[in-house]
Amino acid sequence: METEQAQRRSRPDAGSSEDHFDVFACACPSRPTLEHITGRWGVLTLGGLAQGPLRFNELARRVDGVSQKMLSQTLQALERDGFVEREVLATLPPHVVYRLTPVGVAVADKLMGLIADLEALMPQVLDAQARYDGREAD
Amino acid sequence: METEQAQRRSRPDAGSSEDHFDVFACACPSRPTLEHITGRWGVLTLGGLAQGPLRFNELARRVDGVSQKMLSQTLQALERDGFVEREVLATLPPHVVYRLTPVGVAVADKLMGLIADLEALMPQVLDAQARYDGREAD
DNA sequence: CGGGATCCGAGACGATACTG
DNA sequence: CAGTATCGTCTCGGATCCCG
Repeated sequence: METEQAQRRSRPDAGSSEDHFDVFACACPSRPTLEHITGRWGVLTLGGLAQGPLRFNELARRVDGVSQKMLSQTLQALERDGFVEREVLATLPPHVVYRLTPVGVAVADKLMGLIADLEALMPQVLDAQARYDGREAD
Repeated sequence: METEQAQRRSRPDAGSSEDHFDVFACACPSRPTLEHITGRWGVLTLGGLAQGPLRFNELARRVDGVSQKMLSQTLQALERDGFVEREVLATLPPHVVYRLTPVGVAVADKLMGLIADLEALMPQVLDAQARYDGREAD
């Protein structure tokens, strides 16, 4: 019952076909997927692979601070969603290469744009934080 | 010690000035801010405000599934980072209006682009998930 | 109406150890 | 090298109550 009120969200023409996904509806399948790519490690994992395929430990080194557990867990979710491809090379020792799929490239591209934007805005953010924290000492 | 190895990340011309923020470095101040805006409720909160200022409960209704606690917590973090502005109207009962700052608009814009992209790609994502889950039944 | 405070369970997360 | 398993911690996040 609560899904239909989420579907309408001021979209009068909707209702004929159900292929309108809406992340604002909590029952929409796009919700978990959004959380995979915007999650704590999802963003950085996709961002790390944006510049080219990497092996597991290379990726772990690039995404500073991630544990093997979280990295492998994040990669599995992203692979399941079709953003990342796993290629196992039967060498000794075995190498595993992770690369973005075309769909993953599209998403990672947007994410890198967001990251670039954020990094450029960080001075203003730090300034805002200082003002916010300082207001209590008035 | 571990910050400098994160700073270099294949950027040979960097090093003259330190105003290059890098979310891939776990000690960079941009990390927590990135998590605020890409967090579970951060994305949807910014997205909800992208179409215009909203009151607390209006926003809570739009971001389906969020609790008051998490919404207010998320809004505080976003306000501290300077993405959201709070305006208290001294009416009875009191109304509180949340609106995006110019900086917040820039970020929310990128996020909405990502969301639109994701929603458009969802059919492919669902297909990939089905393939991934079905492979175990081979 | 717009929150803050508190309690509490569930899950995220990290460190370590182990396997192929 | 590339993970998985186990464990302990700790935060997230929801429910509830309460206040202005």
